Amino acid sequence: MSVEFAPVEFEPAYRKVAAALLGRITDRTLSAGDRLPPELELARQFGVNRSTVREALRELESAGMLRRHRGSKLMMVSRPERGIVADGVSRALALHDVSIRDVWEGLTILEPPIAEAAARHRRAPDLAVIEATVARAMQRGADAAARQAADFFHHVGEATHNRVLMLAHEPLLQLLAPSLRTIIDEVAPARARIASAQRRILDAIRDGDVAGARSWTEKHIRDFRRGFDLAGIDLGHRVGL
Amino acid sequence: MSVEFAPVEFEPAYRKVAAALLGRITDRTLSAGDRLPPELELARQFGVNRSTVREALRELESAGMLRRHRGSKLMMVSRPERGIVADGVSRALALHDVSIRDVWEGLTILEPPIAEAAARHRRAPDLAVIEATVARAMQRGADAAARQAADFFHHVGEATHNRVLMLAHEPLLQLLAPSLRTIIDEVAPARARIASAQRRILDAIRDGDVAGARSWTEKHIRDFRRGFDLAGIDLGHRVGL
DNA sequence: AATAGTCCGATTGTCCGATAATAGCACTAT
DNA sequence: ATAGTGCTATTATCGGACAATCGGACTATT
Repeated sequence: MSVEFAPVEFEPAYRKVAAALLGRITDRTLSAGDRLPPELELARQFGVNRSTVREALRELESAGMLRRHRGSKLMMVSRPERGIVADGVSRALALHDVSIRDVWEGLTILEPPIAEAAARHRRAPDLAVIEATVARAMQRGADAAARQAADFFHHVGEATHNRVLMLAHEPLLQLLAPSLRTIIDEVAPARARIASAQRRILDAIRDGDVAGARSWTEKHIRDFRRGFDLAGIDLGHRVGL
Repeated sequence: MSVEFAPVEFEPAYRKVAAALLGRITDRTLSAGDRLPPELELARQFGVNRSTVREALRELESAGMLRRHRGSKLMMVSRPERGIVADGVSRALALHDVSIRDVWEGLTILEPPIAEAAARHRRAPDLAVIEATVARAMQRGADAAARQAADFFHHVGEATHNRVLMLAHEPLLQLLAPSLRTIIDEVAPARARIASAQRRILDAIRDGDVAGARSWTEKHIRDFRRGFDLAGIDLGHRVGL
């Protein structure tokens, strides 16, 4: 007697339009660089109002799948930039009250193998970029120094030529930055230790010293842990943005 | 003589509104569960038209920061669900033509330490869930079996109680699933090998055997590599959704 | 010939007003 | 108490409007 009905699912038109557009992008009917038709034309094709189309466009735009050139009118299909995606992930993690320990643990896991992969796959231009970054170590402002430390990992990631790895550690770097800033501010020898660690890691990557890149990076990250303690940072505290 | 001017930056109102709302969410003035005022009220407060507010809302909604529960009218502030964030990351990676090798390399790096962390931090309920998943191994359909294999890693991730790790490997599991399906379809012994690997990893996690969890997982992932070869999957091929 | 000025159509950003559907709630009748 | 009823607030969607401006075409100036 008790028949069970599934709740009738209703999707607003703006979501359906967004899904349709997204489908065309993922199946490559629309590919990065293609220009989208004007809103009125889309409205005509989908048989909805222009406002509805616009709501759908905002959805895709905020996901980084659509963008417009600086001061251009028509929208272009685009692959989501790594930065945008990473921002979203960082925000999500921050809102979920991820702790500094969690982030640090993530880096402990990710960075050594990333450095190892970098030592294996780096090419000349990668080394130049990392080199330039390392040269910027010991910068004056604590802010700039923290950014530099994150940039170093960022560029080591690039040297792996593996987008999965690049994207995976990006949010962690963003979330670590504030604590890193505190460490650099509070712990006097931090700057020098970071600089010399970067130097060693860079050397290992340049020499294709896979094991060295890994183990120096391990030490480098472990050193952050000491930094947290010395700077009086509670590992259980949640990260911020 | 050649003065350089920065391009004058103009932000449309819908983006400013979205940014304002996002700011209130990230600074916790608005926190998850709070109900947003009605659109007209927001329009009044921001001094813009309701249509403009709606465009801003779509932006936040698609990022998972706003949602409405099933059949409710007012929007609720929400923390972005892991699934939504992971979907976005997967899409981005797929659109960037990430290769199967890249994803596999990511799993090689992530999963063993995750299993190790799980062995260290798992609690009773985690074990029960993994247990139930392992019991579902050797399922009939190749689709179901591939899903099960991904679920296993998913639940091992949960057992780490580290949201960073959980979120980090989720997109990789999503992207691996299709190839996994092919392997299970094409390689006869794959099912049994997966099942026994899961069994061993589960045992190690239950026993708190940190090293064992790690090394069995290493073997498990390495086995996938063999599976790709046997199934004739080109590692250089890009992953799909 | 190259550059600057002018004009025009297409397109977006934003607004206004309107309508149908419905979720939430108070109210009523049993 | 429970079921039915009706009202109000709110959303989804629409149609139309207007100013700003981008991309070109076309013209005038140097």
